Order: sequence, then C-alpha cells, then structure tokens
Amino acid sequence: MPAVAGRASGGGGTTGRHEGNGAGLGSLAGVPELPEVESVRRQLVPRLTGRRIVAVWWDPHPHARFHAVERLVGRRIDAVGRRGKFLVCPLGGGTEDADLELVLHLGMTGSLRVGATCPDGTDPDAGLSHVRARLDLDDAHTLRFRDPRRFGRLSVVADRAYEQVVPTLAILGPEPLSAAFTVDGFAAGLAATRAPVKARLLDQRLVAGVGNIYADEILHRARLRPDRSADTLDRRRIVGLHDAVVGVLDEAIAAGGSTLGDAQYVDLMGKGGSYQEEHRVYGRAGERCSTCGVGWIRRSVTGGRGTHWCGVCQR
DNA sequence: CCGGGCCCCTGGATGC
DNA sequence: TGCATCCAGGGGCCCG
Repeated sequence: MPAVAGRASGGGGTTGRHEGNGAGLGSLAGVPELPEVESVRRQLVPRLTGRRIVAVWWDPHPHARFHAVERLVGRRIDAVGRRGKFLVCPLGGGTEDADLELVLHLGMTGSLRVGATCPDGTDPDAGLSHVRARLDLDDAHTLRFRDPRRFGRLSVVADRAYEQVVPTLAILGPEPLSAAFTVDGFAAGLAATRAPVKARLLDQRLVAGVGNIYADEILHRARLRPDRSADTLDRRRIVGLHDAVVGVLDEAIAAGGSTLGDAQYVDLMGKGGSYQEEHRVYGRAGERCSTCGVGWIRRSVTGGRGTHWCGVCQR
C-alpha cells in the first residue's frame, strides 16, 4: 500500500480559502456530514427564520440538481431544521394549500453564505465563484448556495412527498442524537445484514447523517474493523458502537464540525470548526495510531471510499 | 431484497 | 512549464 500524505489527502477538508469580505457567513469547506450540517444550521437559524424570499435564481446548467425552486418566491422560512445531512425548512406564507418545505443537501462540496447588501447598493458577495443558487431575502440579505462539484441538491417538496424528489430522505433512519436512536433498533438493523459494518453506518437507513469520515472515526472509537460483518456483533459490541456514534458526532458538533473556517466563521461561532484535529484515523494513513501507540493507520478503498483503521486496536 | 461496483462532477494534487 | 491523469466521496443506479 503506497504511503499516503495523510493530512494533505483530506484531513476533514481543510481547504477553505480566506474569502471574508464583509457581512455574512464564512464559507464552510470540506465534506459536510451531520456535524457540519448541524453547525451550518445553527448559524442559519437567526439569519433565515421568519425571512421572506423575494426572488430566486438558480443555475440553469444541465447537471444542476434543482427541483421546483421557483415555488420559493413569496414564501416565508418558518424554521431551519435538519434530518441527517439534509437541511429541511418548512415554508409558510403562501396562498396555496400545499405544505411546502425547502430541502437542501450540500453534497460533497456545497456551502452556504448569507451576505448583506451594502447601504450603497453594492453586493460584497457578487463575485463569489461556483454559486449555483441565490435566494434574495426581505431584509436586504442574500443566501447563496455554492457547490463546485454540483453534487448538492436544492428542492422544494410538497406535503412531505419525499419519495420522488429526495428518496434518501424518505428512507432515512433515526437521528443519532435523538431518543429515536435506540440500541435495540440499532441492534436489529445490524443483525439483519452481513454487509460490512461500515457500509451499514453509511447507508443512512440504520442511522442518519454518518458519512465516510465519521464512519471511520466511529469504528475506531468502537475498536471495530470496518470490514467486519454487521451480523457478527454481540450485544456488548453493539452498545459500544452505539455509544461511539453518539459520542463522536456529539464531540464533532461541539467542535464546530471538521472544517477550517475563515476568520469570519470563527467570529460567528466563537470558535472554528476544529474536529479534524481530533481525527484518530481519517486522513492519517501511515501514521502511528494515537490511541494504542502500537499500530499504524492503514488505508484501503472499498466502494470507491477511503477507509482508515488501526490494524492493532480495531479487531 | 441484498450487496458490490461504478457513475455523476470538477478543482487540486500529482506525474511525466 | 504544461498537459494529462488521478483522486476525493455525497447519493443513485445497475447488475448478479
């Protein structure tokens, strides 16, 4: 296995460039999983709640993934919620009967900014690159959705009919940081499949919001090999894995996610996203394991995803 | 129904 | 220096 320059190969996505330019959220770089989306959500709440959308623009590019975005115009954002990696905003203020929601998935490279128009009418964010959608709000602010790789999705869904528009949201498992994520339910789901336990963590049905980076960190904390069959885990292992899911995600949210924010992001949060500094395995291939001090962090590729683990303390 | 593999996309890093 | 190739991984889709 070739040596990997671990930190440079990912490290939780620390590629945010300084683009601070006045009012607004800092851009959040990196692959957004539950902790990153939750951090974004918390920043958005005071800026979006109660705001009316007065105009909308979206990228006409054929690869852009938008659905019914035109229905946003005239609607009021009543709340900013989250399910797994999805931001879900109930919309009010319309004249039609349909119960509309704005559903946003950041994909791999999506990020959001909320910027104010200056009193002289100029827009400090006007020159931002890779803007795929823009929502003009009724308080002289604009929400911009940036997404270089176009894997993100922005949809308006009526009456929670997720099946056709956002199928993953329709089958999403319990929120890991809620009471709905029970050991019994988790155990039943794991016992039902011989798939590698990492695949089960990633597929969103057993538990919502875990992506590749946190799956590796969770399995390391639980001392489980990523390729271990899910149905071979005994109760003690399952409880440990459940605890690891909750513990890692909790700590990552507390750290502001695995991102490096620019100066503005730090200012708004009071602290920057720093969980990448706590990563024990992800992006650390070739380093000695900081948990056991004995093993070396290995890396393999399954399903096109990098997988990182310690050959000594994960069995 | 399942599990595995490959595809979408594009900027940055790497290789020649 | 410059061009080509590789790599990253959300979710979707297809195939055995």
